[in-house]
Amino acid sequence: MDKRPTIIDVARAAGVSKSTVSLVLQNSALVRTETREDVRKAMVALGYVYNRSAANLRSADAGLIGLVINDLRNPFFTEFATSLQMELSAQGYATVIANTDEDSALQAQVVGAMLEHGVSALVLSSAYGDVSATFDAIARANVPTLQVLRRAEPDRDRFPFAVPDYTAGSRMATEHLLALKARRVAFVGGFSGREVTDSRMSGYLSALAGAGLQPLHLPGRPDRDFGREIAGRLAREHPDVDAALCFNDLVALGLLTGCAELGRKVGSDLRIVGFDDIADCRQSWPALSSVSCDIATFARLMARTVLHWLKDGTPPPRETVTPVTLILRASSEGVW
Amino acid sequence: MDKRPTIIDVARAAGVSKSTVSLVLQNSALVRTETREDVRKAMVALGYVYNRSAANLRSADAGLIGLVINDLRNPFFTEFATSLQMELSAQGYATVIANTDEDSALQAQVVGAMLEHGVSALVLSSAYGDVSATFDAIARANVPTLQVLRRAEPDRDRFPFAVPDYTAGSRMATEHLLALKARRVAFVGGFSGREVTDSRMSGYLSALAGAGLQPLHLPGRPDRDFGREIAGRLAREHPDVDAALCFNDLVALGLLTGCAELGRKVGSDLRIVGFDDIADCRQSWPALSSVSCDIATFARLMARTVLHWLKDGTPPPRETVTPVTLILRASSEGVW
DNA sequence: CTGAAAGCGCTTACAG
DNA sequence: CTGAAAGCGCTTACAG
Repeated sequence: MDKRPTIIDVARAAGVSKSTVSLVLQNSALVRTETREDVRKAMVALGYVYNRSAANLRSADAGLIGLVINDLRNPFFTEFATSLQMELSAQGYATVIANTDEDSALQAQVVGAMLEHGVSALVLSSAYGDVSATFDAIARANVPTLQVLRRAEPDRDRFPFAVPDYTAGSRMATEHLLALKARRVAFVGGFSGREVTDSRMSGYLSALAGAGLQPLHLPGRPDRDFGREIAGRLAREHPDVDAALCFNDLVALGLLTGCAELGRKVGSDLRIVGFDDIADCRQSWPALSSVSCDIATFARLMARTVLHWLKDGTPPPRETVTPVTLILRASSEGVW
Repeated sequence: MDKRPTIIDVARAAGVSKSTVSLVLQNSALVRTETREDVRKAMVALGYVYNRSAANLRSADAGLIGLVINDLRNPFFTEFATSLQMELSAQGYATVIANTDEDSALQAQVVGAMLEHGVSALVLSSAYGDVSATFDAIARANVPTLQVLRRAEPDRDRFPFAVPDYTAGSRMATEHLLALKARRVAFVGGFSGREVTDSRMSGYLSALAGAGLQPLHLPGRPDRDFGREIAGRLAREHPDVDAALCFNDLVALGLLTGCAELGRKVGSDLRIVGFDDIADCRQSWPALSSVSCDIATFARLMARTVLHWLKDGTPPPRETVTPVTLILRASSEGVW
């Protein structure tokens, strides 16, 4: 295990000064083509590997972006994280990632670690709970931080926020169900009081109010298990419910499984719409209607937004809301 | 945006030298408790953030591990990556992650970027194809690298490899199907010639050979779409097939959907076993039998293995094979 | 226990 | 176009 060669070794091998090597590294136009070639050859010959940490010590941008996600195992967030990372990579930035499993204390810890590693910026989909430690640390380090998908810290002048238009999505979905003559539409999953649940419910509530109908919220964890459980309760306790808008696709897919188990016909007996349009929606049986947030595009936009902030110095708008679309499939339309 | 304070600022505020501050940072026993307290207070007062890059320049271990994954959107790899990252984080290491989308050229690029960032070690689930650029760069940089799940570079003395016991898993699954009187067992998905497909098929082949039966491989992409497509072909072209071992759970779940679509009864007409035991298996209808690699445990083991290598200096065994278990559910047993 | 000095691998003005 | 020198924020012997 010999030590890695440095620019000094390269300079010696190429017969130039280390300043010249540094200029070659930065593709400076100051260096003569011939000299540049010599230096390049020496690098290859020695197996030189650029040391960004050292470079970073003098200049600014480390080329590292921190990505902190509350639930990376959820396919919606997986798609977000993956698309964001790949866009950053295409722009020459590496991504340090951490899953917090909805634990705000763990979140404070991983954010602290990222700051020590000198991330140039952070993209944060926060855990719920007391996040003051997280945001205090970020504020101290003065690192540009974009809140996405969940607004945990209300100071959006300092921590701009971006989110798909959940309200419009749930309104469209509800109106779609009402147009199909649904007379009792339930909202399944999520917990009121939580930001995301509230905004996903608000369009539902306003659409029902517009039609003069009463809402029904069946709160619960945003996962398949809950969706499956609720199928029975829905059949037993709320036989009048003929349509369900779910908090997310996982709940909806679980509900689909639960209905299959009970022999309940989805799309006619019960119309179901999910939220997020994860890849699995196309492959369920029946296929699941869903509100698409086009999360891959959203992720790429976030990557470009944070890099622009970094380079330009001016923060993005305090709040960005991106459009959503309703994707209709058999689970709500009944056409298998 | 004022500059971040450094140990010099802290030293001045605490009335000590910067060496002392450095010792406090390292929890050295040399510093008097009282002095330590003074320094700590000064750090908090100034909002000091430790700069690891600078520290790394002098000492060795940067506390950064690179994780490169061929398909991060696949839940099997998502679970692996997330569990690995969380274990590394618990041990004080940050994770730089990159998805390569099965693109060996992109893989070489992201690995190069990670080496520039000074990762102390790499964990790599490689893309297929020409990976020489990837491994040449790693060899030049002399960074400990653990190959996982897929052996792309044959030199395992230099690049140790770890994988669950796919062969045993497919043998157990096949024997299970044969014990239930299946007479024609197909292997669905994957491509022969690929390492993972070959090892997942080998146990299947040997179990069939042991029973004096002929194998049938229906090759294809390892995703839900393919599984769904194949359901029709299976019914039309291979009506004698009464059991299917799938390359992975995604194929099996797609096949389940396809059978539902065709009205084919899974568990009796056709017994199905998947591979990987991703979380969705419990929630499908019928629930999917699968070979569990206990990937979360595997991931944590890999985290500890690579850190041990880093600290100890001695590489792990050239090949590690971890046990798998067969999880029986309704899709193969027919008990709904 | 604490301080002064050198050095990690780069970049950045500044000369020439 | 190229080189000599200082400095980025730390750690590490070495004195005291």
